[in-house]
Amino acid sequence: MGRPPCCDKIGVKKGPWTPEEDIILVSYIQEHGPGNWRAVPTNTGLLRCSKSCRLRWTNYLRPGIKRGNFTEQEEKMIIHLQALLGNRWAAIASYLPQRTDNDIKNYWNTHLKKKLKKLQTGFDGHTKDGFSGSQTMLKGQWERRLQTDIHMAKRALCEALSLEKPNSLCDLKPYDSYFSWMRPNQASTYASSTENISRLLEGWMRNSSKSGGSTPETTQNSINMTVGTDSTSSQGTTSACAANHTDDLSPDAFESLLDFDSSTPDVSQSTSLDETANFAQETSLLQDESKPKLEAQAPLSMLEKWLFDEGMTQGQEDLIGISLDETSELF
DNA sequence: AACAACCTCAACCGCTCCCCA
DNA sequence: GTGGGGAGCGGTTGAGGTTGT
Repeated sequence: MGRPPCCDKIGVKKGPWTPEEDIILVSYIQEHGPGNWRAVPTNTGLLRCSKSCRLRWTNYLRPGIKRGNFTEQEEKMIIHLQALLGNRWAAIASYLPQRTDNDIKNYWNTHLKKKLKKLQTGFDGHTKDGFSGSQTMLKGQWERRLQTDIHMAKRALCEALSLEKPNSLCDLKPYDSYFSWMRPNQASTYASSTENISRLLEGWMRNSSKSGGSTPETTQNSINMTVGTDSTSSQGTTSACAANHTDDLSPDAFESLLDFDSSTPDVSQSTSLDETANFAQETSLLQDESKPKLEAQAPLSMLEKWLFDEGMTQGQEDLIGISLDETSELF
């Protein structure tokens, strides 16, 4: 068909986004909401193609994004979902609301793939009866693990879908929070966005002080939030990056990690964060955008239906104990 | 200290999907 | 029913950072 590119190559800027561009984009989306990306470069004057604007927003500026190290639980979750869904990063990302598909994809490619490969080499030399290729685990073990994986996913889904029946057959504790985003009464991810924006602000402040006020050309984590807001200097009192707080989470703490109600411990800690919170809350975009796909996903997909049906028919089985232990072995 | 090798991740590219006229 | 255009997705790239020699 020979479809023309979404933007002509001439005059379109590429490469890292500058803080100034971020500000322009955020301000625009704050005002108009996400969507209609085609119009964004035209209306903002940004020399970026619409795609680039969308990506910058969804992968970096969008509210509710958690950055920094993945927790062990998140790793496990990704591994399970990857086993079930394949490289459908967007689908996987929908189960980890605070992570972007790009982030998950990168993490898979750079960390988890290696980790699993290393793990698998431990089983080398035992492949038999056609159980071949890169899957060098003992067949029985592999099958058992796969079964466990599927079962865990079923259970998690089952739990998520039977929220109105708290004492129903699905009461697998560690996964209570995994699907908490599906709950109709979940809090908005609004607050998480505050972290995100404040983090940008913090980066901006740090770089400003470091460089004596000169604007770094391509500081990814920097943004001057004075645009479009009643600006108040933060006096550099921002606490440590919110994302970093997740690094030392205990497994128990993870339960609250995905619980949006409690995911913003830092928000009230400083003036600047309050400011950014206000900045965020003054807009409606976050409610609109925070997780539109999640809303759309509420109806069961084929896979989820299948998992749900299976889970229901099987009821509580004996794999529960094994499941967690087995997955723990991976690490 | 200098250089090379390796790693990470933001951003780009190209394709498919989906909606609408 | 069909084609065009926008949005979304997954794979890939490359600049910048880190680690090893």
